[in-house]
Amino acid sequence: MAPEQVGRSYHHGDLRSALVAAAVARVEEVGAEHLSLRAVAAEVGVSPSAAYHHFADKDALLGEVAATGLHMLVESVSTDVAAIPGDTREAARLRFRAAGQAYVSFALSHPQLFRVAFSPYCLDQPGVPTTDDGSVPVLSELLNDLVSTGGMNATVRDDSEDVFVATLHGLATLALQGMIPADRVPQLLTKIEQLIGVDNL
Amino acid sequence: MAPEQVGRSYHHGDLRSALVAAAVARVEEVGAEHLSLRAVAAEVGVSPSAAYHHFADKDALLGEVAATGLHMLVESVSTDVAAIPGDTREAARLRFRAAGQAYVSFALSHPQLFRVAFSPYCLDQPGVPTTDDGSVPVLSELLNDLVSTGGMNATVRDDSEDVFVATLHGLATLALQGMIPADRVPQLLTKIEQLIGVDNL
DNA sequence: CGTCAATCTGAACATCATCAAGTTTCGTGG
DNA sequence: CCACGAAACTTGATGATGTTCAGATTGACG
Repeated sequence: MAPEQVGRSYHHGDLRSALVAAAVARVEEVGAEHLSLRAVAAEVGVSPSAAYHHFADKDALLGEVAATGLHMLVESVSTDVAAIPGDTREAARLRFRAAGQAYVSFALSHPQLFRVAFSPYCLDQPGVPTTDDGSVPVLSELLNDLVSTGGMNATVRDDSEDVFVATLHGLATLALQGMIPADRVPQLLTKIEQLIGVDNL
Repeated sequence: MAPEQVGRSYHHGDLRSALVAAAVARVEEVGAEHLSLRAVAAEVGVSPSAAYHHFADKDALLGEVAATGLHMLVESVSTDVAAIPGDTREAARLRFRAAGQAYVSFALSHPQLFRVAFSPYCLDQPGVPTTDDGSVPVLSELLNDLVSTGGMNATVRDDSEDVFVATLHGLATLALQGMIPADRVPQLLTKIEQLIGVDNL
């Protein structure tokens, strides 16, 4: 028998992770606002009170879900960017574009997870990037990438980083909200690249 | 007739609006995720079930709160922009800047309301701008303004509109999330203006 | 092998959203 | 002016939810 199908006698081995995983799945289905602590516990096959040995309350569990969502977003962008090798300016430009597409794609394909990742639940969450260590680290490296290959002037990098992230994030959010047509997103991504200064600064 | 000073006997003049108003106030205090339908009803001085004669369920009430929040945002931006008269290019540039500041200011001073305005509660809500009639109407007029005064090239207006809105919205959201320092916002707003092309296109 | 702390259960409690049935009020037509 | 029907609101109840806590179960470690 596989080790995952243990006798589930009394102790669950790693209940905390199991609860988070189940909660993530549940949030993707019904949204954070309709998550039931009891339903999550039932899905894992455990009593509702068991969760309180690993999380202070339901909000703490949702905080963990939020942090997980953020990490999945970063991972997703990171993977797509890393799939484009090369240190030429053209490669850097392609990475730039891939990052934008990956960011928006993740938002549109995991709407509920994306939302909770930027909800109050993610505030005061340990391990979540805040002001200090710079919003989304992957994008920061991306711009360094562009600078080193000559695709961007280093002096404008500092401001451009935040502006780029903000634009991407706003684009994703508004598309999710139906306030920007999803089919215009690629066109707008191109526009952003031009404005930020890829290839012409 | 003064409908506000009613005897409050049995019928409550305009319960629907009163419930929305109380819900808005409550949401600003505790956030949408911790809103209690019963607490709202109690604040208005009415039984919990009374709400169900005006809203299908709690989510419908929150939808109304979300729509109200959006309208307050638009109103706030609109007011600040209208406070700057004149049809010179400089006036248009100042309006542009005022709009950006008002947008971010509203988000930071009414965080919970701003959040719920861009939450799933606002989807399928009658009277809220979607893809068809263009996200936030005020900003659309702003760009027309810039074009007519020569502050922006008309040919780039269409794309720039969505990009500008997206950047503003992303900036506000990330600042709210603590992922962009609030004190860098003015600097970034200036940067956005430069990128979008005010004064140099 | 026995003890202990960590883990999980079971049964409770308060609160919540929601609804069916009854009560009060308002407007309207006779 | 009044009865009557519809709309607005209340009462009381139901089931689900978050949360707590005393106790049962377990694995680890001396």
